[in-house]
Amino acid sequence: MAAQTARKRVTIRHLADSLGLTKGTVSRALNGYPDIAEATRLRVRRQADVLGYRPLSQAQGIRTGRTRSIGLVFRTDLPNAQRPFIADFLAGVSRRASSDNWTLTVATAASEDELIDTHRRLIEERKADGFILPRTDANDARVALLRETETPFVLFGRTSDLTDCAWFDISGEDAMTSAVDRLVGYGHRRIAFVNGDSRYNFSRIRRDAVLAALAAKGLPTDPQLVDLTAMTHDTGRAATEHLLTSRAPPTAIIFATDLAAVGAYSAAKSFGLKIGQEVSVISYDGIPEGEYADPGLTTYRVDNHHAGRRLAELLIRRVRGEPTETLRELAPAKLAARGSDGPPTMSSEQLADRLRATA
Amino acid sequence: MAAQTARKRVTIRHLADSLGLTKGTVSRALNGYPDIAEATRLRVRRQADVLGYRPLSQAQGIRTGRTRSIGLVFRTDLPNAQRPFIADFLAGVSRRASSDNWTLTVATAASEDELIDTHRRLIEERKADGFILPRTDANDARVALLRETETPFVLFGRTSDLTDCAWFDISGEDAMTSAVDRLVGYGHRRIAFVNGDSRYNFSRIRRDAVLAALAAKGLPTDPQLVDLTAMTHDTGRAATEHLLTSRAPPTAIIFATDLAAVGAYSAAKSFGLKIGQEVSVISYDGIPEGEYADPGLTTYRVDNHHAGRRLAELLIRRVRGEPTETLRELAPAKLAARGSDGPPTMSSEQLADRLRATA
DNA sequence: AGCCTTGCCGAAACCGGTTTCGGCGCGCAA
DNA sequence: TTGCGCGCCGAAACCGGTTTCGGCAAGGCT
Repeated sequence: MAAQTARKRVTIRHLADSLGLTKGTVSRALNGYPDIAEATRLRVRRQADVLGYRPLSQAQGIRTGRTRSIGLVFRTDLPNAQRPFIADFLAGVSRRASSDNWTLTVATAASEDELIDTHRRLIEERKADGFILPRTDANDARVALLRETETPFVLFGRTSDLTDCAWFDISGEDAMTSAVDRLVGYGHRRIAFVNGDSRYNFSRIRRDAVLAALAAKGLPTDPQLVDLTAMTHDTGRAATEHLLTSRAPPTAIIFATDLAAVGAYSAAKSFGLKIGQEVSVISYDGIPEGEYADPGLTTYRVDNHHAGRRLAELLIRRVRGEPTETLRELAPAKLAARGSDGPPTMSSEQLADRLRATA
Repeated sequence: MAAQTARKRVTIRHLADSLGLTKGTVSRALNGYPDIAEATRLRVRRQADVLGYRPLSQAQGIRTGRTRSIGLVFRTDLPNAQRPFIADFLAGVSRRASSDNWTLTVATAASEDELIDTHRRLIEERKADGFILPRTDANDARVALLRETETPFVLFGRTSDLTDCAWFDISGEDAMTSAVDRLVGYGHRRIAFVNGDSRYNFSRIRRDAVLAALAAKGLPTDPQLVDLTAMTHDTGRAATEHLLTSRAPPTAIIFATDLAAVGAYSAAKSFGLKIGQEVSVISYDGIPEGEYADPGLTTYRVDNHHAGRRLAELLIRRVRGEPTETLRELAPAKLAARGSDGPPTMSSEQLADRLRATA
């Protein structure tokens, strides 16, 4: 690779000397200043390649304030909803970042306060030029901080006030709409919806979509059927039990998150119900547990690797000065049709009778 | 918090001026140089607190070469064995790191070559003072690189040549020994072992432990029973099917990894066998899928959060110059006894007959 | 021919720290 | 009193880059 003559890092000084130029000239040539002759610029670039010169980002940073680094802070105290998604997501971000010689600074926080403090620390110490904000709240405290300190950021997900925000999101609304259509197409008439925590912005979006889709199909939206929330195995199980033991149980349930949906399997089993037959389940996320559940969980799968790549891309461009208006993307979730949904084998009334019988 | 008089970062210059000292003196006072009067040092420290001064690690780094940053590179191309563990692990590392104002630089690599290149890049650009190496191979290329470049590192897991290595590991040998004892205690006489990939050092360790424990109990170690490997759901399922369809099937199986063990559930179900009764399963890792499997998977759980914390601790001390001899730790895995193991309900012969009948 | 641009580069200051070097002032022994 | 050593700090160089400023030479214009 690099002609490692002196077995030491090659600095801008070496490069300049080897060209008979000064540091300043070399720096300007490499950074695209207009007062450098094109021929010189080329000569410098070539020689930089030959010597394998790579500027020390920290040295650059002390003058420029930027260090080519993406900041990413995860919450660890919330229901383990983010557990499965982290690995793929990190891989995506990292891949895009390193392709431009950027780097990734990761931290975690165990509370809302710590979350803000951590961001603040990273900003103060200039450990990150900008941040990717996963799991955006409807009203996000991080956004306020970053705006105040004029730190670039990109949302993964949308938030209530999107003015001057760059963001990337998966269209939960399209997925929910499609889920309703699919179930109605199977013949389901009584469909329940178990939403995510209302603190998250995506919950509002998905709920609105479900309600609109039900209305569009001329189905009533019984509050009893659409007001539950669950984001974990246990709460998902509880929500399912609650729904199935109601007077008029649904024949199909849409979950806003897979983690809750797998909880439904436990509930169904305890009632002696077969998922995909007596009760249909469709969900959203695409976690591995769903793939290996029995029957496989029909879900709208999120490509977290892709999301990470795009978010890194958007943030880098944002840091480089692009306006937020051009930095917004909505990607679709992809349906993974497996065995957890299908035509209803009995009506709501029959289901209620059957459940009363087993109880 | 800090008296933010000028709403700008407070630099060492501000601090020095406010004390009537020079930059150099302040720096030496803060960094424990012996040629500073103790009274002065105290005065400087106090004032630094008051002003909320925090040195810019990048600025320090350009002179010292160190930047208080831990490097961590994950492989993404291997069987998704590391997926579930990442979140907790990161949280542990990050928590310990931030408590000393260190930071965490994360990257990913999709191949062995990329893995080495990524490490090399991070070293060259001085993005990390040292590395934590997860999933150590029996003969690890990263170790060679880091030795060559004199970069500090800590292994998560052990490797074949441990001279001058700092490391932290979970005692897979104790877990495997305990698993054998437990099964033998239940009355199992024909016990199989499905190991991890032989490229990993832990596989050798766990295998040796199982064989030794079996021998200690006076049980024969049939090569047919202990030579399989699996680290994914599908391969775990295949291995289980292979074992159960052999002439003398085991009544209990020990898996080196949970991911393989949950595959056994699929296999058992297809044979109409109840796990924890006709066939017992014990495993190792503690992934969430195991907890919600039916019956719950008995496993030796690894505390990844703790591992992360300890590894960060060891690496920081290593970077600060502590010799490797004092930086070695072995922690136990904790048994999570659930429903997947118990006394055998039939002998190997009876099991073979039963399987032949259903087939 | 003289003048004013303009293109292009060198020189030097600067960023925020660390580290080396030298010297002042004091106490102590001769 | 002088001499010496030592504790303590200031001054300045340094790390590896970036950015500002100024000046030289070539070219166009009158």
